Amino acid sequence: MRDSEKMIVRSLPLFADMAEDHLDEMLLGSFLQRFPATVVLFSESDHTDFLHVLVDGQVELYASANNREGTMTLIKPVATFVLASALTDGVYQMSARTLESSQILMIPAENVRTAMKKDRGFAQKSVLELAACYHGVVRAYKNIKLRTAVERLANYILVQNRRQGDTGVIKLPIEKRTLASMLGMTPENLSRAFATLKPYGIKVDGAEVRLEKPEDLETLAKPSALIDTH
Amino acid sequence: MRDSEKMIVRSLPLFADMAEDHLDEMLLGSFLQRFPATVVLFSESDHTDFLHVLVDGQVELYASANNREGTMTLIKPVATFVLASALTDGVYQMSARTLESSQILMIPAENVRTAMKKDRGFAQKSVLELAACYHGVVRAYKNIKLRTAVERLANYILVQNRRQGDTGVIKLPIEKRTLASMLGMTPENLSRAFATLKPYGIKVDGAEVRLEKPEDLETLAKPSALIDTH
DNA sequence: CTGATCGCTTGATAATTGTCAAGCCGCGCC
DNA sequence: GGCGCGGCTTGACAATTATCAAGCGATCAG
Repeated sequence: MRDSEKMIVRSLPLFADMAEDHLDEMLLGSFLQRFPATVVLFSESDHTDFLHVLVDGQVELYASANNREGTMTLIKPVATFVLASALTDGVYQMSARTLESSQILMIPAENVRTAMKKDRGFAQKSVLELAACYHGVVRAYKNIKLRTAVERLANYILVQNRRQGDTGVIKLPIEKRTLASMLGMTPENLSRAFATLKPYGIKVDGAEVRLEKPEDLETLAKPSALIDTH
Repeated sequence: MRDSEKMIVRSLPLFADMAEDHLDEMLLGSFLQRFPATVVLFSESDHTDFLHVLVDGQVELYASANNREGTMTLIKPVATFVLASALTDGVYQMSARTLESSQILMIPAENVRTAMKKDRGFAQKSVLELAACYHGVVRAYKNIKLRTAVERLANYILVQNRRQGDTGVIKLPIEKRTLASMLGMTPENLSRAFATLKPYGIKVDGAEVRLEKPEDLETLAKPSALIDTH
């Protein structure tokens, strides 16, 4: 555990208030590792051995049942993932794989639980982090339960447009098949959903999506602050 | 705030470790109220003024978007709800209504946040409670994303059968239309889903569901511990 | 350059799910 | 009892979504 790695951890709100010695103690036995793309980090039924911190790259959390598979969420640096599982000392509940070459700091879950008991500041921040994660899944759940596939795509485009500076031109940050899985549809259906949005001013060229009539798209998307805002 | 009400709160794991004076302080300004059936307690876009404790009755948490509405989860006594929202001091994110006449203890959200800062034991338990809620929504999200409507119903029946003592006869604890909404389908579709399960030994008579070939139903349902176990 | 692979798209078709309309049935009320 | 209401069911149909198959085009190794 180098000092630079400790700095990365410290920069996260979750660990910002943690006492120095508690932080040092927690990081004992932690290690930073680089994984190539498309590597499975853990399976949903595995026991949670580590809290993960994505330092660089991109990670997909997904789930499987029957013979189906679906993306639960995407992790972008710098962020922790599977905190809830690490704290409850159970299984991961979601599987994870790298989407690109990624650097991940792995902190023994037991250390995290110890730190939670010892450190008030960390416990406080954990509460806020978990509440935020909870509301994140609640939003995803609403999204899939109350919207059609085309509406989900339309809202995704609107959110991306805002995030990328309201320029009317966005670059899809992930492959289309991953996007399809995240939006709860097949890749074939995503293609058709894009085609459906053509009359609403959507033009697609590879990973570039052009938004020529944002207002029209909004009438279709009916965006909701309680689903689309973070 | 009577002593009996304090006992109810104390009996919940979430508040079990809380210091006596912190508990008393938190309960200042709390009140127990009885609501008739079908009353909206709050709307998802309302600011979170209270942490709720369902003492008696039954409450539905639901969400709306477009012109659609869907059940998020059902609360049964004795349990708290909207803890995450109370702690983050934002909006409720979900709407709530009583399904039957219900008794609810309402604790000012600000008191809860104060208690969280002051009381280590409460902070610890909050972390565990939030992690459990998080995994609950994750399971619901997997359920709807990876299963068809008929599969969701089949798994619901299997879970209820286990909960009600593996007798092969279950009594639906909620109206069918509420069940339909919880399982993410229309009432019409639920009727048809029950009909589809007939060849798998399911017989429905009002709120009573008979399960004559549990093994056959399992082959269809393909239950998963990571979705169906609590 | 050539061939192979992979992601994406498109078409045809099927399965799933929702909508609208009508009717049934149990229950409470007068 | 008779009536009306609400929840549930059923049928016919439409919309949505998935599946299977084929082909396109970019990329990359030989």
